[in-house]
Parts: sequence; structure tokens; C-alpha cells
Amino acid sequence: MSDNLASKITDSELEVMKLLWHSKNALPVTEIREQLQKSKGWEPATIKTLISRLVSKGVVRQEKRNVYYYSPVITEKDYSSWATKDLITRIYNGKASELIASLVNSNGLSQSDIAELREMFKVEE
Amino acid sequence: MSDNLASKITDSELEVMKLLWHSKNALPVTEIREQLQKSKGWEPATIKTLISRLVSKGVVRQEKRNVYYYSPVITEKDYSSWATKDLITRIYNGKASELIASLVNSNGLSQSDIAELREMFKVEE
DNA sequence: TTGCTTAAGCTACAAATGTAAACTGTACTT
DNA sequence: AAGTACAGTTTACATTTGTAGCTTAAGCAA
Repeated sequence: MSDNLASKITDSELEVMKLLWHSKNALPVTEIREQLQKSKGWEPATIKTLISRLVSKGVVRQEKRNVYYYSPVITEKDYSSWATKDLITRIYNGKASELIASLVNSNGLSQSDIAELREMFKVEE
Repeated sequence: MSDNLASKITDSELEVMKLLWHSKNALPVTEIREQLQKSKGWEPATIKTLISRLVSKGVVRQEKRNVYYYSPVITEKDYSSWATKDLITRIYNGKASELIASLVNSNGLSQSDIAELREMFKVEE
């Protein structure tokens, strides 16, 4: 497991991060709890644990108001591209083109994906 | 963690899989050990544990000869595309094009990657 | 045959992860 | 003022993962 800013975000923790990323403002536990309790069926205690761990890991910041408000320290984009590079390193010999070739060959691309890609890699002169 | 054939292959276990994938024939522990002991610095016991776990998980098959010979049950391609789809599901809202856009925007593509991709997505008529 | 080597199988053990309860203090309700 | 409801913190506990030792049996060297 290559190591870096985000290697440490686990699957459960990622759910919390997503919530924070998709929120405009910092959120108090109440808010986080409400949403994840429904969507994931987690107990309040579980959610608190995940938040604490994210704070310890330095990927979530807490801001003291009446009660703590939480917001992400790393952006979703940074995390995504880190995770992608990590995948490429681990299983595609470090070559992004191998990843894409794999997608193409395994029918991982929809018609519209392909259209977008043609557009994206069109030789422009 | 979406579940499937390969969700269960861990990082250490993946090293063993790579060895098996890259070998033409089934391999006895001796062979596996020799290579991983050098490249990873693992003790023989560690390597045996990893192999057993892979067998339990059903991704490696053992064939009784004088001694057991091990070979992969799933192909490297299947694993790679599974892992890629898993990534797309988990962090790109299920859209492969988002993954690729992320690669493009984060400078995850080398010059030669781009050349290959232009070739790949050239509109052929 | 007597050892030595080591495959196979079982056990071990710490750290990470998923999931959550218990305790403590404070803010809000009545 | 007294009670209630949680935020924050600490502790818990099973499973998974990384890493490895111990024991038993069998094959090969001497």
C-alpha cells in the first residue's frame, strides 16, 4: 500500500468524508449523524468514532464553536486522484494507459464514456 | 467495499498473485518462497500463510503432485478490471469518464500515455 | 538408516478496521 | 433548579491483515 495523505482513509471513513466534501460548510456531529444514521444505519457511537479517527489522521479539521464543526482538510479531487494513482501503481505497473486499456477491454466504458474520451483525446490542431 | 471475486485479495496477498500470474506453470512453495523472500524480505512462514489464505479464499488452486503446486484461479486481467470497477464505484459515482477526467486533470498521464490514448480513441472510419 | 530440510497445517500476536457501549460534562427544555 | 439529550472522550470487542513461529511428516543427502 503506497502511503500518503489518503492511504489511511478506510471505507467506512470514506462515507464520512463524502458527506463533508459534499457540504458547503463545516458540519456539527448532529448533521453528520442524521445523514449517516439513515443512509448507513450506523449507531451514533460509530459515527463519532469515525469522525475522531479522521481527525486523528489529520484529514478532517475541527473548529470550535458552541460545539465542534467538522470540515475536510483534503479535497475530494486530491483524494480521488491519489487513489487512482495508487491503483495504477499497484496493479498497472505505474502506467495509466494500461488502466484505460483495461477499461476498454473489459467493457467498463459506456457509449457516452467513449464519446467523451474521443472528444478528450481528439488531436487538435 | 463492494464484494466479489477479488475484493478479498489484500496487498500482501497480491504480491503472491502477481508471482503466480507471471508464471507459465503452477509453482511449488519453494519457487514462490525463493522469489518473495528476496523481493519482499518475507520469512518462509509468512509466505506460506499468504498462500494458504489465497487458497481458502478460492483465488488460488492447489494441485497435488509430489508436493503441492499452486496456480491462480482468477486471471490478472479479471482482477485488474474488477479493482478498477470497484474504484469507479466507490469514488467516481460509477462513471468511468470521471475517473479518466480526474487522470487528465491531475496530470496523471504521461506524454506517452496521452499518445497511446489518442491512438486508442482515434475515430477510425 | 539417520539426519537435515522444509512443505503443510496450526497457532500466535500486534495493528488496523468496523462497529458500538459507557462515562462525563454542558446546553437546552420545562 | 432539575431533567434530558446529546457532544466529546474513553474503552471494548470481533474480524481482518501483516507477519511469523511451532509441530509433524516426508523426501533427500550421507
